[in-house]
Amino acid sequence: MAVTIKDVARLAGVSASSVCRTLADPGAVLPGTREQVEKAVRELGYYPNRAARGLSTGRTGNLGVVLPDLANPFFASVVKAAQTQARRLDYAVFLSDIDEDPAVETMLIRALAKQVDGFLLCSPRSSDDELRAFAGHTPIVLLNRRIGPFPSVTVDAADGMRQALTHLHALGHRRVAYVAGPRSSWSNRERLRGLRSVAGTLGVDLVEVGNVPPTVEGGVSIADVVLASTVTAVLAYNDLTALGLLNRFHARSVAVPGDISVIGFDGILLSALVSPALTTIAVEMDRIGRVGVDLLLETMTDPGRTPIRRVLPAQLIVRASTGPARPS
Amino acid sequence: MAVTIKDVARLAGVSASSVCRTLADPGAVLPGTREQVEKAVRELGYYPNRAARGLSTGRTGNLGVVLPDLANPFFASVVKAAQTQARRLDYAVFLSDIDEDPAVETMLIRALAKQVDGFLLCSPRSSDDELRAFAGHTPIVLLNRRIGPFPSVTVDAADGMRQALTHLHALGHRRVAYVAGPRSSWSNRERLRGLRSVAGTLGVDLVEVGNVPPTVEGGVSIADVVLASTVTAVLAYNDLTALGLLNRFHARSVAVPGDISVIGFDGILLSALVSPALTTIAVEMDRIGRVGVDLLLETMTDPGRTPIRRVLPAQLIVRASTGPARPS
DNA sequence: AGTCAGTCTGGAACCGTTTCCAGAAGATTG
DNA sequence: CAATCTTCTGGAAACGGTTCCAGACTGACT
Repeated sequence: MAVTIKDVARLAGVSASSVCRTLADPGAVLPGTREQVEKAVRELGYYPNRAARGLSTGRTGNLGVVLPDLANPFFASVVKAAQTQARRLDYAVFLSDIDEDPAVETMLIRALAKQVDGFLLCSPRSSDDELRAFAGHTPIVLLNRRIGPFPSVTVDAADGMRQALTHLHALGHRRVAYVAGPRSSWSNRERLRGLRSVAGTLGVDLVEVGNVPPTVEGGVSIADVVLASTVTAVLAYNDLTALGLLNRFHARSVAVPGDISVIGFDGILLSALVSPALTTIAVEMDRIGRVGVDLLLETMTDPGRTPIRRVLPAQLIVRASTGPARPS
Repeated sequence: MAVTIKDVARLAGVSASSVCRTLADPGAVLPGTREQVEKAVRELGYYPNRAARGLSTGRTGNLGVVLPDLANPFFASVVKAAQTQARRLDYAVFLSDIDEDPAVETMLIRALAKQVDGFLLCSPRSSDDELRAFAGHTPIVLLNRRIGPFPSVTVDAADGMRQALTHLHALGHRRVAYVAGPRSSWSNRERLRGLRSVAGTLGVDLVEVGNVPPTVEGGVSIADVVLASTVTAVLAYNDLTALGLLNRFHARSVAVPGDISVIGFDGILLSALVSPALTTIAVEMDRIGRVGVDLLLETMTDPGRTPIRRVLPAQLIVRASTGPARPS
């Protein structure tokens, strides 16, 4: 059925070894044989079986990308960029959406481990120990999480939060809510940590509500709690949650930013399209994916090196969802 | 480094064949050996190498999913559902985003063909002939495209368009624009076809503008052309394009639906969140992905059967972006 | 006790590719 | 012209599994 290297060898009148050599390094073979082989390859439409190649070389040419939720445009953008970069470097991508379930994450990583040369783990929900266990077998790069011995790509959330809270403070806000994302999310802890620190510095009261799922529904479900907390502004774990807040506020005729200001996180396309347009802390989503792949490939070629931990900047984008604090 | 079946065999004091048998069919082996093997598997944390297994069995346990643009929430939802269903049936998913480029599509399919048991092609941009050529090697299921001999999952776009145009007609609209998507898109042709037919029946003037990329930017870029065409309503190829229109209309202070009504297609989450909330022709995105995987697996197990072509319903969701026609 | 069927097992071949090794040419040198 | 060195080639082993085949053992039946 499928055409193999032997078919090519037979048609070209050479051995399989020579076909292999021609493909790997055309210079290592006489011009005559090379032509024969190339002709046969064209005629049969031969494409090497990468799985079989992986068996002998130990390199599969595959990367695994694991993420919590593809329906979140943030992850979609990251994985799109990762995929594109991987293809450019001649790698194929295994995709696993774990639906926010750490157990699924563990299972999938184990099942896929032998089929990939490395993993890109986006916002992994597993424990540090579990991650260390995986890393024993396969190189991994963490996105949106920074722990001990792993290469990682993260965002300077503390600085983003500083920009956001400074912005709110300048507008007169003194009591601000943070809608927390998943408890198992490192980003969530990091954002909260940065926020607490700068809130202390600026003398802003910080009210923490949540945790909620990092989705629109999560935002909708917590909106009334936010309103009940008598704040004049709210920072959401991410844009989706912020959009949920906006939606519920609108339904309850709470004016944004008249009654309450709202800030998101991520800078997904959508945030610019709603109205009021969402003020948000934007990150370079494609760069996260692209740099993640680059880092992973470096880690694969040189596993011994000290892990690189890239921290990308966050940038507050002021739009229409923030305004002066309502006098209390 | 990695633990193989031989390591397990050695530790359990049996042959590799017995380990294999234990894993494939525990009943085919004496309870004693089974215990030994299972103990060894646990102790070593053995996981079979699926690529190697694929070599001997001819089944890889992988599916390939190819799509034009992961940044489009429609495709993200479809592939998420497909991935989930695939995992449930113990398949892993290769993901390829081709960035709307037919050449990339062809290349990727060929490169991946040997590593997957079948392909799910979402809105493939290749020509019919190319698709037929692929199908010779590997089972494929088409999503959002219906041609000759292939199993497919599509949406009843004509009926969706009928609902939408009837809705507009009832509101008094007699001159309506359609913003066309990519020329290579089957869905686009299909939507246009349905629209023309029902426009004829209802006596509605149909103005076709475009083609534009199926993105927000596409919508933004064509908005002024739409306005210049003196229509009272516009149907967009998809929700993203419609959102682009809304955005540009807002920027030019064109009231929606006061001056012009807007209808999208797909029913992505985002369409409900913008304001005015978008009237749209919604399709069951996860069902497309799920049914696609089911169909693909059926095709794989029984390649000879007559291809099933599932057509899923489309449902007009009336929201705030449509209203009575402005008297001309 | 001897035959037979039925279970269970290990060895070997195979999947498609790469890579090592040895050998056969051809080119180069003394 | 023989000896050496290169260059190129085919055969064989290996990668990690699966599966066929034949043999060893068990137990039942005559």
